[in-house]
Amino acid sequence: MEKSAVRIKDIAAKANVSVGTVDRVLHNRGRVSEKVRQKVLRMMEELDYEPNLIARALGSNRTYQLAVVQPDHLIDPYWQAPWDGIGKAAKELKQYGVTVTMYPYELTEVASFVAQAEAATQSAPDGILIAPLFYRESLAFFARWQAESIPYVLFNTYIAELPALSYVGQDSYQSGFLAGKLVQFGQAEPGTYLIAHIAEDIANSLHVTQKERGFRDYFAQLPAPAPGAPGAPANVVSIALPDPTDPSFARQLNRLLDDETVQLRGIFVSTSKAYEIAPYLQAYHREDVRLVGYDLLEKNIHFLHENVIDFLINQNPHEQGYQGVFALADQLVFKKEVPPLKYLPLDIITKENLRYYVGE
Amino acid sequence: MEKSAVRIKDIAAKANVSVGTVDRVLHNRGRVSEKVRQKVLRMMEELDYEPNLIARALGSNRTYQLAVVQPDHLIDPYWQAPWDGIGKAAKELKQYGVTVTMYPYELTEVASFVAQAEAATQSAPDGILIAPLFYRESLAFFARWQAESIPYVLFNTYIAELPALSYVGQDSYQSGFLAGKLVQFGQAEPGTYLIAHIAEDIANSLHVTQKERGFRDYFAQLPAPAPGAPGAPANVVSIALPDPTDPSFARQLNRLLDDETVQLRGIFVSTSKAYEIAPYLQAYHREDVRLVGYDLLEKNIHFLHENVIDFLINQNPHEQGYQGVFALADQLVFKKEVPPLKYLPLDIITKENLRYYVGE
DNA sequence: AAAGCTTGCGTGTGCGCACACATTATTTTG
DNA sequence: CAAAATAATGTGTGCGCACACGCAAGCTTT
Repeated sequence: MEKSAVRIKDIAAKANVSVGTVDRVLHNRGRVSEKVRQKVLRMMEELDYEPNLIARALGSNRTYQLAVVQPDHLIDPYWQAPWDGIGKAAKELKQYGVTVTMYPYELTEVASFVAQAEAATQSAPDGILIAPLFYRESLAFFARWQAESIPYVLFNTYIAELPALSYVGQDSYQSGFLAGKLVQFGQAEPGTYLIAHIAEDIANSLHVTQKERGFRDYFAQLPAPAPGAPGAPANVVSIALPDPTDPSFARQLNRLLDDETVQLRGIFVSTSKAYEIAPYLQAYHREDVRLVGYDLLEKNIHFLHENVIDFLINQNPHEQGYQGVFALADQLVFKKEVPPLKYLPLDIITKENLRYYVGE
Repeated sequence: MEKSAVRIKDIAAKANVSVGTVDRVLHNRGRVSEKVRQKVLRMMEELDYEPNLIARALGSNRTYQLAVVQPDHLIDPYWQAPWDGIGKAAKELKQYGVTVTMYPYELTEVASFVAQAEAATQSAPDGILIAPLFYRESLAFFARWQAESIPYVLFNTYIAELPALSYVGQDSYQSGFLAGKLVQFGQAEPGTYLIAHIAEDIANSLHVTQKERGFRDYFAQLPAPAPGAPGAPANVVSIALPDPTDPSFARQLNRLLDDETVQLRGIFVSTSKAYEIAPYLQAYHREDVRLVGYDLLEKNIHFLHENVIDFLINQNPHEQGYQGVFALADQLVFKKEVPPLKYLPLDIITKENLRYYVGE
């Protein structure tokens, strides 16, 4: 393949300067005459120099503090997976002098979010990874970090207003689109398809509305039924349900399932809480209603095995955490280019392929 | 989190010996009295020493030669992806002194396989990654490598006879099982489901028969139709087709599609060549026949977009190559434990989530 | 014009480890 | 019992790089 890698020393020799000078142009530390600078750069080109990252990490005692702001994994089980992914990345990057500090906030408390984001900012980290569940409150922090030129990476929720270093997560729109396919595929008869939002502040949560748009667009683009064939086009309705402990949650669901005028074909739950809907379908013996949701939570998996949930879309939370941290490390430690958008795959999970996705 | 990492030097100090002695017990180079040895080991325990791999890679000039034996990527497009994955791994590991040499063989030529495996062996590598498509011929090589204690990793095709360091790839049985689900899901009416093997030497290719077993078992475990409900249980038939250039390929397919006594519901192609079947379905306008196959080849993707192929199962060839190389590196370079079985997920691909899987 | 700056370079040390080599203790041998 | 052999341990160098420092020459100051 290649000859033994070229070193700073080789460039120095070729350019008739010392290694110190090469180092200076390499890191733009100034104190080099333009003439020499150009010469060194030319030599680096010619020899196709690539710094030895191993040696670099060893030689520099530079350390990087990363702050992670995400919901507490002890409160909501979904957040265990990104937490683990972040931990894994932290372990691998420890040798490169990277330290990761967590700032967990309470999923539903704006104040907690603000407090932890503030704490993270105060710690003056070299980079920030954040799951910005609260749209409005996030923007102010983005602005501050931008002003202080602290690179920050978004995950789980995409906010495009201020340009972050990178976003790691799913394409919410396409994710809803896919959900449409999964809920409708193979069902020839016309009928109603439901998209259910559970305990979501829709107005302050962009990606949920994107999922709904995708879902609706899937049905909109379906070919019209053949002329003469039975059936009107599919009917899509959306419903915003409260927290499942709220009595109106059960009331609304029961009313829906009791209503014999709607031909319910499928339900798409826009969050990881499909397991809250599943018991109702089971109670009503509605095996004919397709149920699609998100994420491989234990309770979801249970209903997947019971054939109540038909498909789960895996949001790859583990990867989101892992790659989120690595995006920062790539930027800071390895000086690599970081793509501004890293869409994780929309894994389709059924009972049959589940086992290869859990516990990665 | 943790204090600054402990170094050899720290252990040496704590045990009242020199770093050289610690180094000797660390690498089992002998020349250390048992008493001191135990003491040093105890100190390492106490301080929870973990070697700094960065420094290790730098300090030792040790290099590792890896040999990869896989089908030529220029002949069959499927093999491009593992090739790329291997290349990516090679690039990342280069700094750790790992060099990867490819020994491509001709997919269908046993002699070529043997010749390249022989060449790889002759090069006396430190580790071998191999896609052992030819069952019988592989065994002899495994035995030799075992005798010479060269660690070898299998990918793509699992052979359990001799214990390799690791296998990276899919669970073929479950993969067939999943294919059954995909081909049947949502189809209430009874009928015939076909599993098609294209140009495969089934007798000498274990994983194809495993796929078929899984496929058949899926239908066997389906709940029997409700009493009084219409329909006999699904009928599964298998067919071994020759190379598509062979005139009998077209003849057999045409006969099958012309036969009006079979209610064909779906076809599962056990290899990546679903695109060879798709044109026939298209010509016969059999949109009702579900088609499921493997891998994101350009031609398959084409028919996925045309709605002729309904699902593709992604074998993750890129990951197979990447992780295969890393399994060897983990063993040799990083002295990590390597799991003997690394099942890659069975990704379900549709038109809607395709884009996030191509070009990873 | 002497004392400061600034610029443009070279030198030296250390990061944690591997490994060759030097040195000192302990046996073995003639 | 001294000499030789061997076992046990210590020392030193280099891997490629970052970074602090040193040093000379030209340039301002007052």
